[in-house]
Amino acid sequence: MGTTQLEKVPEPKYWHLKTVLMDALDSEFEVGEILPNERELASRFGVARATLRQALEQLELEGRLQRRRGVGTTVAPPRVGVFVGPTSGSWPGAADDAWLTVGCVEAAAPAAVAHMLGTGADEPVHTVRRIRSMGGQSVATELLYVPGASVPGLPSDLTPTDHVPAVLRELHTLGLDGEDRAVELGSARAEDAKQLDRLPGAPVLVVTTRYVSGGRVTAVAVATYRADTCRLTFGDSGAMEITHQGQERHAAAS
Amino acid sequence: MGTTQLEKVPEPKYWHLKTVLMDALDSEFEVGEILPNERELASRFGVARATLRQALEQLELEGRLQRRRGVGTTVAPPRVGVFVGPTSGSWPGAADDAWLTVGCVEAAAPAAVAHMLGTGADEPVHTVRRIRSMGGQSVATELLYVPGASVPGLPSDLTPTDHVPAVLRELHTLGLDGEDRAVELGSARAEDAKQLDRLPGAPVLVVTTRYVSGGRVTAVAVATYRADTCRLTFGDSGAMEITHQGQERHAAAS
DNA sequence: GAGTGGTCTAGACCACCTC
DNA sequence: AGGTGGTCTAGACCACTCG
Repeated sequence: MGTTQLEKVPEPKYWHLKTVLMDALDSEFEVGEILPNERELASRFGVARATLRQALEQLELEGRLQRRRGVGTTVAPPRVGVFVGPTSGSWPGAADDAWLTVGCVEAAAPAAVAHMLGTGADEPVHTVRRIRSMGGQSVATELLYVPGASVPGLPSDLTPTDHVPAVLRELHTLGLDGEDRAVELGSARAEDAKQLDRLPGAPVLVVTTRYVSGGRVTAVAVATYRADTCRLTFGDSGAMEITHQGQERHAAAS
Repeated sequence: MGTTQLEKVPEPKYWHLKTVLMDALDSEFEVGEILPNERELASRFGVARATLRQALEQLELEGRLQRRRGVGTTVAPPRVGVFVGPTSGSWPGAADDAWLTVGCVEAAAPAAVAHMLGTGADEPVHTVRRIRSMGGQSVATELLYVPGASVPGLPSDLTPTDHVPAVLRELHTLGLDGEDRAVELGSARAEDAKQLDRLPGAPVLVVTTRYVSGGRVTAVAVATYRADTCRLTFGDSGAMEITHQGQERHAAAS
């Protein structure tokens, strides 16, 4: 008797809290507006701050909120669509490239990358760090790995300034047979996090691109996109004429 | 004097804990092995259980651990690569399709989907739920939305058993101009979570596919992949001959 | 029933930003 | 200096799985 509902599974507080906040965001808040602080919200909903934070964390994960230490929690704009590929037959560093080179070192690649390139685990490769921005803020960082064997024509005496353009120029002299990509979830390493203006451990979408030339993988790019603000788009023949803009809210995030 | 390190930024405990655990996973544990329980681990490392859990959460997000209530925490196998596209010129439900239909309803699509389809917000559309499995476990669920206007030849009197095949058969009679996709991070809704054997709110990769035919978007699929166990792969011309297997550990996930 | 991970609490202190 | 979110603690109870 008396049981008003026959819910087999009692909904966790933070889950219910999340839906309540989502509705409030849709109806009562504008993009960019700042929310009351966490202590205030927690007491207003009658829960502990940790519980409230669990709800906020999920909303941030879904791109609905943006939280910044020392500042506050604001309503996030819709995720921006960033075009990832395929860009048939164009090497990184082409004229229409969306990336900006910010540095370059010659170092051993991570084991997984070395394996894809077929190089030795400790063999130094050209490593170019690049950044991709949209609308004034950085959305991704990338490490592009090019083994020396892929650019045999490269002069040996290069100033750091000349280094990157030279490597890319050598790449462009090669035919590009194709590229393939993999997308997975990761958490931002300290260095990436700093360049993306996020805390270490923030959720990111990791895009690994293999560039194939002459039947071999000649370069590998590992790009790290902010998962909270980005929606990765993959275009295809025929479909591109229809723009993908104006999509205000996505179906399956929550 | 006594400061052994000159770290400007004191590393959070859970962050350090995570790296320690990662090293331990690499060197001292086998895939599938179960770890000591959380209370045990917390006291062993001299931290509160909540702090330990913060580290475990990140490792699970990165696909290194698998936690199951009532069972324990186990070392996860490497993520499986699931091919997503492009599958040029093939509608969902083709013979080589990786999906299994599990249900079908006729209901109003979410606002974002209705917008992409160009249908009214409350207009019912055919909604097919499908599941994708790999290696015996479900890795994704999908909702395929097909507005009635896209399949005008569909008979009106259909038993539920005949419904799905009929809808897909009608689709296949149309030419497919192309498809494009978007990938973003989301959290599993209750229904999806259940079919993926995860808890609600688990991180998922949401793949939205638009099928274009005759200059119009004739169908939209929203697929929800387990982010912890999946790596989405996008193939391309020329590159496919090189297999992408045997990649034991990925570079940028932490 | 025993043991596991999941949720929740009520505090405390810290790092960061802005005024 | 004061306010924000980020980290951390030491508990408690619940939901689930399994023998």
